[in-house]
Amino acid sequence: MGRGKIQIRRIDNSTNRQVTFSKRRNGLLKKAKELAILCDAEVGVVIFSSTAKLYDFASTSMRSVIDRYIKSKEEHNQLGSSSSEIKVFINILYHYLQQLHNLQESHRQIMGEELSGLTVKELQSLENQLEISLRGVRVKKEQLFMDEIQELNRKGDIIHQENVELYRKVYGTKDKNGTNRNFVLTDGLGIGEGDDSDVPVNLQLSQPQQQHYKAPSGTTKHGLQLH
Amino acid sequence: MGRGKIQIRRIDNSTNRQVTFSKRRNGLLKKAKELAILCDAEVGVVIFSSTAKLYDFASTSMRSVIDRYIKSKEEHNQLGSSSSEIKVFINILYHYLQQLHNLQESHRQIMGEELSGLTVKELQSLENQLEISLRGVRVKKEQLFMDEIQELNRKGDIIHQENVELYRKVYGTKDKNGTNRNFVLTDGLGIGEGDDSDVPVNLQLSQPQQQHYKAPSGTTKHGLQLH
DNA sequence: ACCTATTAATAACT
DNA sequence: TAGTTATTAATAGGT
Repeated sequence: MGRGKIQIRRIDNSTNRQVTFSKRRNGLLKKAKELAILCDAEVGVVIFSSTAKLYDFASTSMRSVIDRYIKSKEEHNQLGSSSSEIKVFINILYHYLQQLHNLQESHRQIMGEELSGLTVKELQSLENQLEISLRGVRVKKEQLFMDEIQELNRKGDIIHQENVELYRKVYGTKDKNGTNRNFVLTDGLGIGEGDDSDVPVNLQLSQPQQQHYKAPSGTTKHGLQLH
Repeated sequence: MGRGKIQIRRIDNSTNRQVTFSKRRNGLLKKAKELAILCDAEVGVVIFSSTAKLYDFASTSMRSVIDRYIKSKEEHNQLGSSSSEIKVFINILYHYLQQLHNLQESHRQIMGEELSGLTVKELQSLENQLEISLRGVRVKKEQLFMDEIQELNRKGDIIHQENVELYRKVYGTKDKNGTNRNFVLTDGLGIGEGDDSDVPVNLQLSQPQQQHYKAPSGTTKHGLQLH
């Protein structure tokens, strides 16, 4: 993927090797980061240049990756049997506590509870995010409304048809167009049948589950605190 | 570099995410190998899938890479060793994991990423919450703007006063009201001095920190899964 | 560092 | 899970 194809073997020219190292190193780190984000994976990369310089990336922390790697290799995942693995657990716990802490912080910010430490730029960014979210929610909600309306409409049509049949059975086959009867016969539900104007719709929608959007339950402390 | 461009953020569709993971994982490992060969570097890559499966590559051996990494970082962590209370830690960890899980779920919902499972009522509730949040953010932002403007205004007044003094020193004490001078003398900043009309204000505000609102970093699994 | 012709990677589809 | 292909992304060689 360059001006020419190259063989995968040590680049002899030192300058060339250095330049390629720099480029490909960045490429590798970038791709590692992308993989972690795209696929929700935990990724760690360690690179030592030929001059022993260290470059690394870890989607979480290198500590976490290495601990997990070692653990994964040790194969004996018998919880309760291992002896002095407490440190590892403390590290993992600490790691999650930090994530929890971060999440709670941003959650508070989003909920508009903790805005005092933010700059104008950050507030602007938050506002934009909220607007995007709001739009998304509204679109989704309208879609659900439309689905529900269509469904009701469909059912209305069916009932309407049934009524027509019943009417026919009661009053005979004549007077199909019902010009002078006082029989109550709804005409579908009047929605989605040519008249698509924005008439306010007031429907009692079915709610399979009545559970509202639920804010996460508050965090209880277990005697461990961050910072 | 596919049939379409994608944003680098968690792939929602699970199947898609799995496929992409497989492809990109291979790509990453291949590139790691090439870098090591081409540039004579020591490279180690560790990848844990979201299902906690391990994939890795090391140009030499992972042991070597990790040892060298640790040596290079000169890690010194003392976490006073405790007894074999691992189960207690696991319980605590599990507890926090649940909270983290809940928070992440609601966070995704708020960010408009995971709306598919919600009812109309839930969406309505979310929309209301977002509107409240948005209002809060806007109020806070405007307040910051006003503070900044007042501050600039105050500084402007001071400078204005200084200019008056300087003018006096240059041209003498007469003509205090400056009726017929062509000396450029700004009149404060023209804000908050009686004329409070909604004139568009275009100010370069100071930004102590340029960090935008940052979503919490993605969570990786530690081999422990919630339901 | 920057540029761009080419190759390599890969997203969507089968 | 494994191909195919249209596109995008990475990068080799050059300035």
